[in-house]
Amino acid sequence: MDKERSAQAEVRDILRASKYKYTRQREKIMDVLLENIDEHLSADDVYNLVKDKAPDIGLSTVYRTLELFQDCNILHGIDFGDGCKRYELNHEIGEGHHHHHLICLVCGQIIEVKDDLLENLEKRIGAEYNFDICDHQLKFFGYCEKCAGQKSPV
Amino acid sequence: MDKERSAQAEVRDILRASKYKYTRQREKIMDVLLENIDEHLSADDVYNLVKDKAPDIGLSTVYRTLELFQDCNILHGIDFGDGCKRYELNHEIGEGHHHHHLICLVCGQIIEVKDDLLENLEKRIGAEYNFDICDHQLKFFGYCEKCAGQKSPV
DNA sequence: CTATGTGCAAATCCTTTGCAATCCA
DNA sequence: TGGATTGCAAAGGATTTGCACATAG
Repeated sequence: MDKERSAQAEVRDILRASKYKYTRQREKIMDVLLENIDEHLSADDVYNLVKDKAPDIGLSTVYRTLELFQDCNILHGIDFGDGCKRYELNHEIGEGHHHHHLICLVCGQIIEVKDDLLENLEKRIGAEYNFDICDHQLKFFGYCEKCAGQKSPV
Repeated sequence: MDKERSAQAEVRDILRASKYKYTRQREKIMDVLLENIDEHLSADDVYNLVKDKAPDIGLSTVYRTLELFQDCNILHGIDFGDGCKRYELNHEIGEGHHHHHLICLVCGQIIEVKDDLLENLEKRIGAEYNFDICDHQLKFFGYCEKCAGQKSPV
């Protein structure tokens, strides 16, 4: 895939720019992230997926790499309240798009909302609080179509 | 304090309405939450604060109570990425107000933004996705006034 | 060649759970 | 009274760390 190819090159350059090495493991982990760009993978998810490509990889390498990628602004972590951190590629990488999440309080389903109408709000608030905003995260909580009847957590 | 008094009564009624008991421990925990309404306390923070009022309380009671309060919509948990869940009273309880957070990527400082201009967006998205939205959470990431120079995490 | 990165196992941290004793309604 | 709640200690799960070895540049 061309898109993945260039995303890999981009990541390699980002890492090298910060004097980090572009290792086999980091490449494979990036592969997994790109192949599952619509998912919200946990470190363990990534570990299980990447083991097919690099059976000798260690779980701690996955943790360390995800943290490194986060520091390099390649991805960011989100908490959906299920007890582990999940990751999402930043929109500059791959075919990403800025989006938000609808989280169903009953079934836990997460629906992505393609929308980025917060730019004005972001500017206004940044100016008002003298805060240099570079990203935002918006979560909506409520009840999905299916669960709209039964309003109590499982 | 009158405000705290009535907030306590409100909580007591909410609990009783769901057939939960209004115990001494739950009352003391609520005290702590009301006295620190501007903070984002973790379970451990609450535990340490409440030990002054009820030295015999157990950490698991704190965890269980915070979870119960969350189920009852008295408070909700937020993740600021520091490895533990933090809690915030809902705006219906106490003197709360709907607000968002500015999180500094360098010093980790959290600034509250009093603002609720998302109602229209909420309505629009709810309608578009047929999702019954009852709450939202918005976080802005960036650099605070002090840290604006040094753009790299500590 | 040498600093960086890795795998493994052990350690750590936060949170949950089992159970007997206790307490509220 | 009787079911809900609690405290304690132990278990659980996610993440981090120490260290000897491997590897990218």
